[in-house]
Amino acid sequence: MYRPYHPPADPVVVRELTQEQEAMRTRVRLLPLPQEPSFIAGCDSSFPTPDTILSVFVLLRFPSLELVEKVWNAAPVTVPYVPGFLAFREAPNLLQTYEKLTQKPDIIMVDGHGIAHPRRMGIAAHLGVLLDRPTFGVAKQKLTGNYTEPAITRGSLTPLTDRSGELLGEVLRSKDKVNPLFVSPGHLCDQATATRLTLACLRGYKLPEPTRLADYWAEEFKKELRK
DNA sequence: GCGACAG
DNA sequence: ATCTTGTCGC
Repeated sequence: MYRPYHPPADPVVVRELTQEQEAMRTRVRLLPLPQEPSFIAGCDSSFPTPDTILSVFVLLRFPSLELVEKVWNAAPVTVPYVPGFLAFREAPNLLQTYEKLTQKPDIIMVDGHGIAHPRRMGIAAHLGVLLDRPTFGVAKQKLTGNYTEPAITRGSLTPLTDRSGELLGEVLRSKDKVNPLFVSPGHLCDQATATRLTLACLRGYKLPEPTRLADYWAEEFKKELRK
């Protein structure tokens, strides 16, 4: 497994963004959803060129998971990727994309972490606060925290915790013998809800349908854009 | 000082 | 994230 090299980030900028995250952090609320969702959304971003970001939102009926709407938006990239600050790079375009949905979801599944973040402000929490809507994160890789590998069978779970033992999220084996996913609440959502909905969105693939379809359409729209 | 590091 | 062929294993 190769480790990515992260170019040194401007310390002044990092300090400013950190303060902004700390301020947003006070607005995060972890609560169970008031009622079962009728619609759930998935979102994802890709980069057709190094300086162009293309985001996608898909809307699915719940619990049937039937795709009812898909929208996209492309914009210039203005911020580099810095671990821990992903939201500042992708959230602006995700917001513009979200506004194109003619029908809004009851909750949004985001590709990335929720509170499983050094300052509890992963992109799912960040987006939730900006939209003031329920969100949770499903990530393919760990950003922070400790965990033990969940059993190899589908549905197995282990806790993701920080040094003090605080629960940051859950590590979920979404399919037999594949690397587990990292599920954590974002905003107006709690761990139980995030995990329950992720499980309810599995259809035989590693990725739950909202993010899997968002991934798929991001790829399709990208091909369309390159023409 | 040495690792770790979402997408 | 992105570039990129074949190949190992269920």
